[in-house]
Amino acid sequence: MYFSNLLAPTLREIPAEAEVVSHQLLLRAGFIRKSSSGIYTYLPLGMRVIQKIEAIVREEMNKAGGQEILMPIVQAAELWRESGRWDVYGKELFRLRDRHDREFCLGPTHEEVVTDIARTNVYSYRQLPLMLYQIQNKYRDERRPRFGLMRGREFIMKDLYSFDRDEAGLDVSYQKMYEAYTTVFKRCGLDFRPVEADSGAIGGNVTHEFMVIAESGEAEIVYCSSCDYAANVEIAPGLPTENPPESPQEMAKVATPDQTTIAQVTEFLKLPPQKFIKTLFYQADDELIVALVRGDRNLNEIKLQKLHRALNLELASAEKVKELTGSQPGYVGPVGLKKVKIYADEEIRTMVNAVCGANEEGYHLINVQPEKDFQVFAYGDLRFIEAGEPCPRCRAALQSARGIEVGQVFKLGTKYSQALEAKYVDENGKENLMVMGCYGIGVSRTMAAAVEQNHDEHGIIWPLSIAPYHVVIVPVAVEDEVLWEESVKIYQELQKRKIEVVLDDRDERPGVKFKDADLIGYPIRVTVGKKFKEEGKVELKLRHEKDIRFLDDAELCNFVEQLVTTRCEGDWRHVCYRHYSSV
RNA sequence: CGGGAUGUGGCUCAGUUUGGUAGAGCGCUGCGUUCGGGACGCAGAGGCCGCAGGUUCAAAUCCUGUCAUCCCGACCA
Repeated sequence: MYFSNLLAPTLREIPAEAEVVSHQLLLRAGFIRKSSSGIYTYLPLGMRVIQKIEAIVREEMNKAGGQEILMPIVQAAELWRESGRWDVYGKELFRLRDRHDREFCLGPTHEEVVTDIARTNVYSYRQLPLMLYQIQNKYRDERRPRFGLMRGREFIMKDLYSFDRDEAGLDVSYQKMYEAYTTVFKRCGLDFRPVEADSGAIGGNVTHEFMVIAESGEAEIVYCSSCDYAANVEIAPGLPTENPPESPQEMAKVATPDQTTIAQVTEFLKLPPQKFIKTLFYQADDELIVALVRGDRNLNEIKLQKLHRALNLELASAEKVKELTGSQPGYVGPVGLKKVKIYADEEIRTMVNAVCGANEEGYHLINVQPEKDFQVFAYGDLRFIEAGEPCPRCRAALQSARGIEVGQVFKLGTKYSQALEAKYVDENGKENLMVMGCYGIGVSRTMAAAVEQNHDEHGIIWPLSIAPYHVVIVPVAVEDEVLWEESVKIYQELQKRKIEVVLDDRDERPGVKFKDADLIGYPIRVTVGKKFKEEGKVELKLRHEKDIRFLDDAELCNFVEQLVTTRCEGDWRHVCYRHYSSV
């Protein structure tokens, strides 16, 4: 490809709308353009990266036994009503009506459609196990799209669904997918980690998320420094720490005027935050509930939701709190509360002489004893775990990091096969429900994650395996016939060897072309300049390295071919620059 | 959905307080000089100032409404 024919509109300045690096660079380097909020066009360079990622995904899915299909984006409401999700999915679901006023939605995921395919076309155990997948646009009307491709309303996703005859079969399929995902992300050159995670609204119990480690990630994960435990903080279990024993004192009310936060009261009463009971009120479906965690901890709503078995959970309004306690947030506590279920974190159980709000504005209670001064409905693990805490598996200290979720594997079980009656007949002639799993990879998000992880102040640094082109050739002066002819010669030779190459044929000053090359992030740059005239050598520079090397054209082509083949097809473990910085 | 902010040429922004016939830099077109890290000169093209009402002799500027975009929060496979 000659650069002059390529639609790659690079920008010198950072578009005002872009916040995170991947969004800024993908816009500046001419890979994407916004169409409307959270919805993007992939320009030629962006499209090529998408295709590279898709190709890797396809290969690994096929290798694992997946069969590719293509399901509709527009899906009938009827099918969604059958699974029960039409009413529970909420506003995230893009809904529309056709001219006959029939209801449809744009698929945010395809469990319904694929289960419908399975139930109408699979009848016998002889047809199982079955793995079907597609790479398709998905639609979610996010309340707040942001970070460019990382959280869009329209995005590209690979979703695979497995159908097995029983749980044991599902375990096998799940394991295959887990391994395939590991390979996919390794091949994409990403530094990632599979973590144990929450299964959320999609259902099921066992699930892992594949997290690309990046500061800008929306998720927080903890991982063990000595064993291979890693989990999303949403579900990482907190081991209760023992509160130091002391002799219980008599409960008393103290005045704490204008002290409404734990930090303020801590300072005011000269007591550490571990002595406090943090009291939170939640609207759980139709019920108001109370949750208690120690003053130095943060409540994990997902854990509370599970403990109470709530479908919906949100912080109660100040009015509701006042109605129940007669006071307002800042001065509330569990003592004297009637007719509400009080849930408490395990750490509350052993607290002695605790401090909490008095349910009276301007006052707190000290020397409060759980179980004596108030009754807890149920104890459980309700807090967020923090870095430095013991690993739930081996007790070594946990570390924390931020991650971008690029993939997730679920064991669904029979949730959808039951709702939609997807059954098969076994060898005894008996009907059974198919046992399902679902497995997603955010293809467009993976592209953004790769940029988040591989860039510098000049631009993107694509891993070879997913780069839009492998090589850019920069003739220092295109009107210099000697340099031009040499450039074309290398261009043709590389193409002959199946190397994807751009020839920057623009009549621009070299600086402009170097800047664009760095911004776009071609892994390999070949410069044809004065050294060729003097010594017959051309210059090779790898985007992720500082130094340059001079080679004659034959050596250069061999070198490039070698590099591209080994990194894209062979030992792709070395595509991750973070771990393997030298050639 | 709450809070905040912003909409002016392709991009980044000034002009709005104090109403008076629309600006800069970059990019784009042509010519010339340059040519190893975003050159320079000259000459050009390109904008009903988000949209709709209103006030006024006069509105990018003031008022009302509306739409869009971004940020924070809540929410989220």
